[in-house]
Amino acid sequence: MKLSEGVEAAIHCAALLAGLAPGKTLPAAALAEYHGVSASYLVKHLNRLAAAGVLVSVPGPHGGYRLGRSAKRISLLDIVLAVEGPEPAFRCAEIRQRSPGALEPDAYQKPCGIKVAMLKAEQAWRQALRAERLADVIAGYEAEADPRALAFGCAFLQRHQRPGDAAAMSASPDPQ
Amino acid sequence: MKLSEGVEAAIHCAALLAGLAPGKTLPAAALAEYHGVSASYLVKHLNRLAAAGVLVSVPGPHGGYRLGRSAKRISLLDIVLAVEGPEPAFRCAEIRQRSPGALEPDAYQKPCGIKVAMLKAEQAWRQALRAERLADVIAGYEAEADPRALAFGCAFLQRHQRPGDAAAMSASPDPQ
DNA sequence: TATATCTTGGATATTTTTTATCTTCAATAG
DNA sequence: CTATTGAAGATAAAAAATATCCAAGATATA
Repeated sequence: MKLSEGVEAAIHCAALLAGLAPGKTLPAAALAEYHGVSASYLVKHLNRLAAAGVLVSVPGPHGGYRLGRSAKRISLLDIVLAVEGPEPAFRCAEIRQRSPGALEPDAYQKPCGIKVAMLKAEQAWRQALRAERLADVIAGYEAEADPRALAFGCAFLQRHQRPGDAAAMSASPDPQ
Repeated sequence: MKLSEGVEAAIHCAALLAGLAPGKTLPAAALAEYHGVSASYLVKHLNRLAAAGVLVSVPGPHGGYRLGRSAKRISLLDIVLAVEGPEPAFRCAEIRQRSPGALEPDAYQKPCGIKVAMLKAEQAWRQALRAERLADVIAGYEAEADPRALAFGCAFLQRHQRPGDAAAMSASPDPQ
């Protein structure tokens, strides 16, 4: 029962990227530096997030990463699933069929009750993650964090942000 | 986001042990054979369950494992926590303090909002697991499973059960 | 004392996670 | 229009965690 460390970094990255001006991007190296994590590892998570549509990656000297849609429409579940993969945490290996008294496979049409119960509980977890939107997390952060930390974040963004792709601005006309 | 493989075996073991007559025990070797898993590895999970009080281990030639309390009072959460440990799946490494612009530690008294949101979702998962009682899972199993599989399970228990410890019978006067 | 069981610790193998290195791509300068 | 540069993307290697197995010790029964 362990979430990979990358999930924490991924969420923090998304939260930071939400502060970018529309269309601008931030390179992976800057994200890694800001969070004090290995850049080569972070890139893997960023790519998965991009593949899932949570982020958009822009190649080239002006490139980097930015959010794929508004922070209001990104849930923590989107991020967790992108990084960890869609498979449920509980994987039923059908050990009920490995018994010495196992029947023919047809006798196990109905799903294993243990699997059903475990997956049902997991749905509750996913539902709760789905309800947590990135925008809300950021709002809470801005309300509670030390003003100096906030200011540093803004300055950092100003310093490292890249123009991104000009065409992208018109394609993502939903700020915040 | 992955539950260790032992969780599935642990739940199946607990479900099988619930079918024992009060006071009787089943050796680890029988549990491993019934589920087609490695005995030496299963023992580690059984011992964790015993340490948590979910199971009781009885040494000696008449020994083996049995439930530590009635199946009604054992939740899937009890089993999952016993096997996986009590730590939450999301472990906040406080990477917000690893930023190049980090402040003194005192500035981070308030908990990280991301951590709070993730732990809140995890509480929903645990709550759902807590609501799933072993007795309910077994009832569902008995209602849906193939009668032949049920019969084999009973016969297997009859064949392999051990007398257990005589003193234990009076100590656990809550059947089912 | 002999046996059947749990208990404990370590050795080994497999998988997953993390880090490092190299290749490809697109924008700009000359 | 080619070369350079700063970035993403892909591949390979190192480290860590997990799963499995094996063997010697402890405990209780007969």
